[in-house]
Parts: sequence; C-alpha cells; structure tokens
Amino acid sequence: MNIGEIARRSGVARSTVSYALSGKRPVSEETRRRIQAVIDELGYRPNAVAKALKEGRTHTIGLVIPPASRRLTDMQLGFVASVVDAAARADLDVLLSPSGGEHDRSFERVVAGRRVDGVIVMEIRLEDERVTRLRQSGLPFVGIGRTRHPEEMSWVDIDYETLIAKCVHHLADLGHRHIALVNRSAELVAAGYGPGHRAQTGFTRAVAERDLHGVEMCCADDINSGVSCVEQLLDEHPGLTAIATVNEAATPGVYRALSNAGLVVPRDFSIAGVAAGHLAENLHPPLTAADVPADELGARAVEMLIRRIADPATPHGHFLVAPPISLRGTTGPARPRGPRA
Amino acid sequence: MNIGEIARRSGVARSTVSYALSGKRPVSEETRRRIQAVIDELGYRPNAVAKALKEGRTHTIGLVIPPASRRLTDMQLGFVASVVDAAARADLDVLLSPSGGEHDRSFERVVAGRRVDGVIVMEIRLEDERVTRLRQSGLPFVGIGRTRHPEEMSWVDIDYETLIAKCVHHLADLGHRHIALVNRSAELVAAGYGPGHRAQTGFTRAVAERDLHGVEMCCADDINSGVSCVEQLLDEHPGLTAIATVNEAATPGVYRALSNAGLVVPRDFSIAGVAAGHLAENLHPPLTAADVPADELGARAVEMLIRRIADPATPHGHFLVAPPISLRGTTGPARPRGPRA
DNA sequence: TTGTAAGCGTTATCAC
DNA sequence: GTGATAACGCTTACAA
Repeated sequence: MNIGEIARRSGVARSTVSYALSGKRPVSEETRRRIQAVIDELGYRPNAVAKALKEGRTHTIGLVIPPASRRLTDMQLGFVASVVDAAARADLDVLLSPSGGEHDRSFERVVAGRRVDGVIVMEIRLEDERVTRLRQSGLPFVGIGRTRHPEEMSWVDIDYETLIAKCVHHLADLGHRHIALVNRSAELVAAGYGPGHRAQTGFTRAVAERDLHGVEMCCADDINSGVSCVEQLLDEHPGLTAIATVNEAATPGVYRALSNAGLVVPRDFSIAGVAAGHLAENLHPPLTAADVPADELGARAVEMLIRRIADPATPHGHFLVAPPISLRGTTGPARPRGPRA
Repeated sequence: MNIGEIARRSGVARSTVSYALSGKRPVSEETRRRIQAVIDELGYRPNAVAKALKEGRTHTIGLVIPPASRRLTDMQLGFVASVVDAAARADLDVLLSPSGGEHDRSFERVVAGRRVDGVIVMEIRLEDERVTRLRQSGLPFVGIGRTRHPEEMSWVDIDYETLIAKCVHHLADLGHRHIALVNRSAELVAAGYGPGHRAQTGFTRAVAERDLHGVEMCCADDINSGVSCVEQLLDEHPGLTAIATVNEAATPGVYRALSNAGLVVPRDFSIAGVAAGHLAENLHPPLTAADVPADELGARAVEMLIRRIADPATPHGHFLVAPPISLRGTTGPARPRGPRA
C-alpha cells in the first residue's frame, strides 16, 4: 500500500495526499477529510525509505560503539542510553554500528551508504582512523572523546587529566604520599586510547607537583583483573596507602583485593576515582569519585550533531566536563600500612 | 556522486556499473577495470537508501528495547549485545527503538515506515500490544520472551517457571523448609511481565510439591531495593533460611542485607537464582544460579528472524531454554536462624 | 557484452 | 485548491 493507492481511492492526485499529510500546501477541508478516511481505513503510513531517498535525509543517526562482544562498561552503557534517549526525543532513530578493528563492514556501510544523517562515535583514540574516514566523507559527526587534534572535530569529553589530578591532590591533602593509578587496560593504552593517556598525564603531573611517590598500573576492564592488579600493587609497594582509578569495571575487584588483604577502607587505605555516579553510589562503601554525567554528555553530543546536520558550516562544538569529586566513603587520612602479617 | 556519474566517467551505461558491482551479469574484464578505476578514484559507494527502495529490503533489523532511561539489567544488555553481534555477522544493521508505553513514536516509525526487514522485541508481556501491532503489520518479528499465546509468534525465551522450581527443589534437598522468592518489580508483575508471572507459578508449584513454607516478594530492579526487600523478609519471617531469586539487579543488595544482618552465606543462609553467568561469577561469593545463555538466545533470535524474513511462510520458531543450575558458593545445608540478637 | 528504460514510493515544481 | 510530472539513485527486465 502506497500513496498512489490512497490517492486513487480518494479520487485525488498523489501530490494532494502528500500535501494533506505534510500540510505544506492548503488542502480543502472536504478533500482532506476524504483522504484521512481512506488512510485510516487502510492504515496507511508513508514509506520512510522512499521519503529518505527523496528528501536526502534519513532522520537516523549512527552510533558507533565498541564491538559488542567486549562487554561495555557502565559508563559506555550510560552513553549509549543517553544518546538513544536524546535521539528519540528529537524523533531520530539510532542505527548501531559495532565498530571493531580496521576492516569494519558495519562502519563502512553506515558511513558510505548515506543511511544516516550523522554519526556519534564512541571510544575515540588519540589517532583514530574512523575520525579520518568521517572527516573525508563529509558526514557530520560528533565524538564522545577526542583525538590528539581536538580542534578539527566536534566532541564531548571527560577531562580525565584534570580529574585524576584532582583525585591525587585530594589524597595528598589527606596525607597520602605513595599513591597508585589504576588505569585502563594495557591494550587500550597501547592503542592510544585517550582517557588512558590523559589519566597518565594528569597523574604524573599531580604526583610531581606534590612530590609524591606515584606508581601507575594498567588493568583490564574486569573485576578479576582489579583483584590481581591490587594484589600486585600491595605486594610490590609496601608503602602504598591510596589508589586513584579510572577503571570502573575493575573497581569492585580493587575493593575485594583490599578486603582480602585485611585492609579496611577508608581506615587503612583510600580510593578515589572517576566513575558513573550510580556505580560509585552502589559500591560498598560508596566510592569517592568524580561522577561522570553520562546523561548530559550523550544529550550534548546529540544536540551538537543535530546542529551540524542542520548546518554543516556550524563551528565545531567542544564540551569538556570535569565534575567535582563527590566525597563518599572511601578516602580518609593516611595511615601507614604495617608490615603485612 | 552517484552511479550515473560513475557510468558517465567510465563511458558505459548505468546498468553496466551496477552489474559490474553486483556481478549479476558478466562484464568484460576491460570495462570492469575501467569502471573500478573510476570508482576507486572517486571513492564511490552505492546509496543504501536508493538500493533499499528499489529492492524492498533494507538489510536492517529493528531491536525494540525497554526505554533507555530505565537502566537495563545485565541480562537485557547481554541480549542487546548478542543481537547486535549476530546481526553484524550476517551483515545486517540494527536500528534501536526504545519502546516505552503505548504511544510510542519510535516503535511506530520502525514498524510502519518499512525501515527494517524485521524486528526483535525484548521484554514481552503476557498481553503485549506491540506483538498485536506487529502481527497485524505483517512485518516478520521474533520475541525475546513470549506472550500468553506463544504459538502465534516466533520467540526465544528462558524457562523461568522450570528454573525457579529447580532452585526451590535444590534448596529443599538441602533441608530448607522456609523459602522466599525475590521476584521482579511489582509494576512489572502487575503489567503482566512474563518472567515475573512464570517465576511465581514455578515457585508456587515447587513449594506445594515439597510442602514448604513459601513467601513471594516483588522487588524493584536495583541494589537498594534488594537490601530493603531482604531486610523486610528477615524481619517478617524469622524461620526463613533461603532465597530463590530472578532479580539479578537486586542480588547485590540481597547479599548486602544478609551480611548486614550478620548472616554468612552459605553457612547461615542460602541463595539460588537465575542470572547472567558472568554476573553470578562475579558476585562474592559466586552465586549458585541457572546461567542464562544470553549470547545464544540473541543469536538464535536473529537466526529465526533471518529465516522468517527470507520466507515469511516458515513455521514459527520456539526456543525455550532451561540451563542447568551451576553450583557455586551460595547454597548449603539449612541451619535454623537463631533469634536475632 | 552492453545499452535503454521502467519503476521502487516519495516530494516538489509547475501548470491550471 | 488541485493535478500532472519530474526527480531522488538504484536494480533489472528487455533489447540489441
């Protein structure tokens, strides 16, 4: 069933039906009613594909996510949810593209096939070939995360560098002199994953500023890795009394390893991090952390993208967020760890 | 840039370019090379929308998820991930539709606009107006979950009724006589959410078969609700020694409440449930649970959908899964709870 | 082996 | 206020 069928049954031209629906041209009350009756009777709805071809707009945005096989972190899920939500509010559909390595058919389909009006890309690397590809394609896009050259694209991002430095300063203020950074996985860092690198930078800087003893450790994004990472840290650094972390997924493991070692948080050991707010709240004890406003970031990204779709000449938007650290239950005055029993 | 431009520059007809690309008709090596050269030079990729309009196939499936604002459970995320993954393997794109209440524009757009070749619907209710809508639309669809009349649609589902009964029997075998069911939220159950109802049924049946004292409680899908739910249970039922649960999201709260009450699992209290495997593994102690194979369910759903898209006359597929209970650390012999100190 | 042309279902321009 | 008709970019008979 198509617009022609409706036109035939209402005894009008196809264009009249189209105008009756869009209201872009006045249609007499009489005919409009007749047309509507037929539409209701047959349950006609215009074909979105044909409309997209004609208009050159699909009313769809692409969302490039990390390959689904790898489990997404809570923060990543927060981004997906908020993007989908914000898009729905703007009557946009979301096409998911799990973009893996280099040779990605899904990504290529979305970008090259003009199936979407614009794209939001998650998990941006410092050097990111997807960004290169998108730039050359001319398709509007917004990154959740930014490359090494942030001025050449639109993005929203979390200021890991500042945040992790704040964590370190907060811990130093409490008297901690020997602090570890639990970073994201070695693979991510090696691949030039922005947050991993920027966390490093902020950590190194703050450690130097406060003249601390700092140690950095990469840790895979899961609970067990968190456990073994902290076991190793405690073992190799007897003077360690605090951890700053950007690795949400490993954090429950961090807790567990400390507890296994007989350390009570925050009495014997402190933790401060960057995490999704609800995750921080739900840990036990609740994590002192900079609460990443995933909702706001996703919504802003969609907003920027909509603007760029409407007018590709719009200057690039940049939104760097550094939420304050919510003091919860995991940081306290430094207290030397005795020799382990 | 379009196929006509390529044709013009290669000095051939548009159809020849099309055939050179699709291989549906032999093209001389000479011309094919010339065409390919132009394509490479201009970076041409066919417009997927035009192709979809012409072919009547979009190579896209719709995935109807619960509204993103509500946080998805681990199991739901597992479904989404596996569907996206399986679809990508079949070179299908996934259009996300966060379908909320009745008046859902996104759902309607996806279903009525012929933007997808088929749909996978999550979180099916016993009576589900989306299923009704899809059936009348004629669009192929598969449910993750089934309605009260499962023969009239294709679905994959978890056999909550059997699984929760197995949990109860397992607990009864260990000597537990007073067992609680921690169900999903009261709203979901009231809305006719299948798993909630079927868990009830299985629980009631098993309790009767073993002549136990059973108590059922609804619990919202979050940690804090798990805590208060268990606090209330312990308070109102001093004889209670075990919990069977289908509420993944609340389970950490169940643990916490028991620990707060000074009960050690599994020494003083037992828990058995139905949950995503990795979640069960990562709880502490690891949860004795029927591990729901979300990966397999999602993949099967996609498989069924692909089959129905290829031939809508294919008989409906039904895949009910009842994984064995993995004995982990949370069930042990019953031991009466003393009067609470 | 290749070209011509019809048509997928819309919207928009032009004419009346 | 309404109708005819030409696109949008592609695929695929049908011809040659």
